[in-house]
Amino acid sequence: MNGEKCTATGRRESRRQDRRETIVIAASRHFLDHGYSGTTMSAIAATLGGSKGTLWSYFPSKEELFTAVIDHASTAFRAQLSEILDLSGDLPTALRCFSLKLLEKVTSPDAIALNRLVTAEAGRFPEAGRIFFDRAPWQTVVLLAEFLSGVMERGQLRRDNPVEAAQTFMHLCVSRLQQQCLLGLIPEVTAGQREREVERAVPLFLRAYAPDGAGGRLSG
Amino acid sequence: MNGEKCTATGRRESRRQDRRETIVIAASRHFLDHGYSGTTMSAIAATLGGSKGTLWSYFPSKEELFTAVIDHASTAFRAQLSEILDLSGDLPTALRCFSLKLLEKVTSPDAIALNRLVTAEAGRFPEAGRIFFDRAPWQTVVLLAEFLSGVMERGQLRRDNPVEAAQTFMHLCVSRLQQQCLLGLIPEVTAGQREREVERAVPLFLRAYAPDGAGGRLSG
DNA sequence: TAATTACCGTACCATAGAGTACGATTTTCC
DNA sequence: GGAAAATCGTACTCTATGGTACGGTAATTA
Repeated sequence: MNGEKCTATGRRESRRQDRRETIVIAASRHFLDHGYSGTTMSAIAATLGGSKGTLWSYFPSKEELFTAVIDHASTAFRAQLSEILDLSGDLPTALRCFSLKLLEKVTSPDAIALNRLVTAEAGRFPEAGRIFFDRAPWQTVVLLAEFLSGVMERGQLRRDNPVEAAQTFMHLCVSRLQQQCLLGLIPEVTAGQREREVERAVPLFLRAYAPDGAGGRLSG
Repeated sequence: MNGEKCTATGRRESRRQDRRETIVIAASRHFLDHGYSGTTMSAIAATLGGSKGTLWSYFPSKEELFTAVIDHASTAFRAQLSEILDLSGDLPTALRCFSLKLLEKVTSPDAIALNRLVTAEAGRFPEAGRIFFDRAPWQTVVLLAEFLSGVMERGQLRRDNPVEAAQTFMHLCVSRLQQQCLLGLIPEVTAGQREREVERAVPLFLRAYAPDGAGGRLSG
């Protein structure tokens, strides 16, 4: 059919895919835990149990393995975010629910480590930043923007660019705690901190985007 | 007087201070440009022109030099921010002026590089994150919070925790473009982008913190 | 079953870079 | 002017690590 021999090349090809993913996952752990230069190919090979030759037969260089890891981790991160937006209930409840889940994901140790990793290497690996952004934050923005667009349509929020509104809301929720985590000022975020942050951000957002002429009246 | 021989130890001590600063500045360039592990002590020594022994006589290890660099760069960064808050004019103007200058600083290549550096190494150098935060962002928050506190006092803004309000305002202004820069999605920020961002953030902030019962009436 | 392909183990290479040693030279202090 | 401290230049050690080579072995395919 294609240039390949056949689509069902059998066990060989399938095993190769599995093995590749195993390698990427093991490598992810190392890169997330120790950063780019703190990760050694030898250590990854040791974790895998196999030999170094095998590792190099899958990824001919550390760079390629790294971008594969970013790709994989970003995709995995996005997958977790799919079921985040629950449209039932009223607007403040939906926003609170959404932002709480978002905060959980974003401040998790792995997410922080991924963010650090991508940010740190964005200079050397420009495509890593792009891959991460497209897969993780941007997907979430799009999701939320669609929701907000409908809400604006129904007059529950002032009409405005829904994508910008979505970004604003996300940064309003996330930036403060995320900064603290990224700088290592707090080792781990508690549920209480997250809730407090949500209770600060959601009302602010609702005020800022209240329909014109709504005055101080805000539901929730 | 103290444990030292004298306060005016003369040229020797003064030269030593100068030399130390020269080293830190040269090292800053390297660390900001190439990250922690991408920077080599030998390269710094080469830049300085002197010998490696001299470099080690000032900083006994790469780690110590690194924290000195973070300290110095953060302090320099904060110094630039001192004259940022111009209280003349009405509230929206003051906020616009402030946020525009803040954005300029924060999205400058050096600031982005510093942020990347600190974030990346915050795991290995916990104190680096702390030093940076205390010197740079926090100082700005405190400055702005004092200003906002007065504004709230005069009833121009709704009464609320001024520190949280300051942080909210700063993240509202900065987070979007800063994220783009940190991820390497845009090489350099234009004046137009900054202005657009300010025109988005300031009205949002004013709505969110409008005095109770002020309805849709906002000055500016 | 025979050929191919993947994998293992291990030893190895080349380079880089942090940190040291040391004698010669300059600068500062008294 | 002479002692003391700082600096210089250079050569060196030691370790880490990305990447290679290669012969033997297990799995897959035809």
